[in-house]
Amino acid sequence: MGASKTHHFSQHQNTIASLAKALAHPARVAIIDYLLSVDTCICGDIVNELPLAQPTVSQHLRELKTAGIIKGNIEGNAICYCIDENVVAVLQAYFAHIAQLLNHKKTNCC
Amino acid sequence: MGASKTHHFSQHQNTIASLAKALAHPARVAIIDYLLSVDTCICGDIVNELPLAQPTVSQHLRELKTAGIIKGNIEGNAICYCIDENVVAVLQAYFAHIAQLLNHKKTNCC
DNA sequence: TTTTTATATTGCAATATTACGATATAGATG
DNA sequence: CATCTATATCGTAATATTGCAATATAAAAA
Repeated sequence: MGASKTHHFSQHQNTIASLAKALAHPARVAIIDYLLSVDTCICGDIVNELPLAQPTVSQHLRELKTAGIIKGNIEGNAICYCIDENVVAVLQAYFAHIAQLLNHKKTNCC
Repeated sequence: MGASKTHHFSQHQNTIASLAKALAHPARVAIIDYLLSVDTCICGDIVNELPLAQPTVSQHLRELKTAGIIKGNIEGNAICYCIDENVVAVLQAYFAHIAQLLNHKKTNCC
């Protein structure tokens, strides 16, 4: 086979996995970095900031948008993409939760 | 083509992408969940906790270990895997940093 | 030592991802 | 309207991931 058995896992597990998957490529992390660095949503020149062809960047943007990490609209012949703060909050809470549990852990054999 | 152009991106971007990739499958998120729930490193029965065959679970464990998210040793015919707290700290810091930048953002068009 | 038990590795089929050339789309500009 | 500019989509090749049966490995138990 080869298809992911996503339906065997909880909704939260699938949510985290889906968000992680969206960030599982350095180009998409670079897109997030760039969106943060310009401190604005209007980012019509993302293509020039990345070492990838325009269709590839467009594809990565779509994956980020499908995962819900960025939200955006088309404005004329430019785009307007921004990071969705709520999704960042979900991920931040997830890792904070893990860190907290690990802090309170008793056993530690490794 | 199809090969990832990882060398075109920064080390930090590749690190984040690599860690995200390790969590980009619900089975691996479920493994993390389980490791946290048992509050111990000794987890010889992970296979029974997942709806996947033993070789598949072993493969997911190896991917988590290769990415550095879990560390572990073999102890007899059992295994001893634990979450690496340092890696969790890296991810927690990353998303906290993003959240902070978004909080201080001036423009907000989306 | 043989068997049992538990995990790792190999090999392979099915599917998904990555990248980009070619082309389509759509608003802005002349 | 024709052209320019910027992004999206299509089609396709190369590569990576996913899952498991079969098999290997290795310590514990009989």
